[in-house]
Amino acid sequence: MKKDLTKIQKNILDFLIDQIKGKGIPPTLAEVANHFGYRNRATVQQHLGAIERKGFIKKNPKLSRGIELTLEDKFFVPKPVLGEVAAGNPLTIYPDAIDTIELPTIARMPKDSFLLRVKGDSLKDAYIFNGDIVIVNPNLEPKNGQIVAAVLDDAAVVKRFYKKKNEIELVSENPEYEPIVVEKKNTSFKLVGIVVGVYRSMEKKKAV
Amino acid sequence: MKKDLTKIQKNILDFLIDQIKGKGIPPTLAEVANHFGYRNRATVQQHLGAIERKGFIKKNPKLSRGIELTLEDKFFVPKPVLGEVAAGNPLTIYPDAIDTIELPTIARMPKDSFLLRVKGDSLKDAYIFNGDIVIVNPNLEPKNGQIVAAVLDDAAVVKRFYKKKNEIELVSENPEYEPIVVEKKNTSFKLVGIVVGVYRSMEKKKAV
DNA sequence: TAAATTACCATACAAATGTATGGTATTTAA
DNA sequence: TTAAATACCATACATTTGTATGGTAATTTA
Repeated sequence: MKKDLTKIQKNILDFLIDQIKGKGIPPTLAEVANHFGYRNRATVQQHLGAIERKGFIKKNPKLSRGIELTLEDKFFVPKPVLGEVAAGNPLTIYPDAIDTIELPTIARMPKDSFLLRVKGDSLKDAYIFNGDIVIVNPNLEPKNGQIVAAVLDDAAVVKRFYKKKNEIELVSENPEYEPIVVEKKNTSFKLVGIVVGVYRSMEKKKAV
Repeated sequence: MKKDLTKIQKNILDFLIDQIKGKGIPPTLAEVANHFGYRNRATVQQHLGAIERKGFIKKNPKLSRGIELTLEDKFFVPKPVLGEVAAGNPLTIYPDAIDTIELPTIARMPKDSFLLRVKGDSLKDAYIFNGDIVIVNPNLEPKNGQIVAAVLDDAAVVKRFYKKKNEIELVSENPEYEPIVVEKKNTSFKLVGIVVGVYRSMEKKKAV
């Protein structure tokens, strides 16, 4: 159903997503035109028409800023995360996050938190499951026993955090997974933030 | 810093929040005026001015729909929890809000929906646990297999819903609990709504 | 090769939008 | 009691906005 977008159309859609997710409100035609250097709103108008015909957005006629994204999960930015950025602090995330969590998409949340969708079952004894969304706050100091998100050797993980003398231990709640031990000076390890909440929407079929 | 809002100002702010969080884009002055029955945008204009002066919103001058919430860098909004609901054995529902929790703004609260705190572990195979907050939407028709909140003999339960010929079956996900079977004409049974989301805060000590 | 799509441009226009200004009546605070 | 804030109204205006229409050139598809 959804035909492919041309490169330019894709760029415009990306800008729409960026504005809607980042700034909170969809842009006007003039704003889009301005951003891409078009002298003219009609050009944008026609691009949006094409993007709508291909099923990626929906326009509310006559309504200013009446652009809606028809993407499945509105909380997430459909961008492949290959070194993209999350809220505030730049955070490089990599695609092949193994057993633990996948970061197909990151939502830019207001200010100082962002979301990760959990993939895998390494936290099932902490009641966090495949498909759940964890809310991560990067501005908190982790305490022992808290669940944190971290990047280790180019893979992102969500684990329980324990600080020892010279090392940090990242423990899964699932006994099938071994604890990960990291030396404090290990530079390939970077703490991303603390998981402050878990949210799961039941509206679509549950991923198990 | 932030002075109190008047009742009307509060109503308008609530409407702004509702639109921004719910519909995704802030309303125009005309839309607000229309919603409250004002014949005139200037009235709204002045209310917004007052709300801005009191620090609850920020207006982007000259920009259509240029209303930003300043409180919602907060990312969490306080919501009342209306009662406790048993996942195992039925529990009494309380008339007034028993608590207030900080709900993340990603957790979409459809209009008229409310929160209940789950007690018991009868839904643990559905990944809902003691202490979790469920978001209940009373305006949806339940489909078989969905998780619903219901009142039965003055007690509230959260169970999986199955409609049979003459009866309704409410099933726990925990095999330790027997399914509850209700005849359709049973008047002591009342469906309250459908569970559309689950939220769990990690910030306090975890309830287990 | 012909036809469609894409990617821009320009002009035009009614409706919507934010803002400014001035007015009245009621309620609240000094 | 006087002043300020609140809560509406009305009219006016420059811009902004979405949309319509027509045109040109390049590229893609049939």
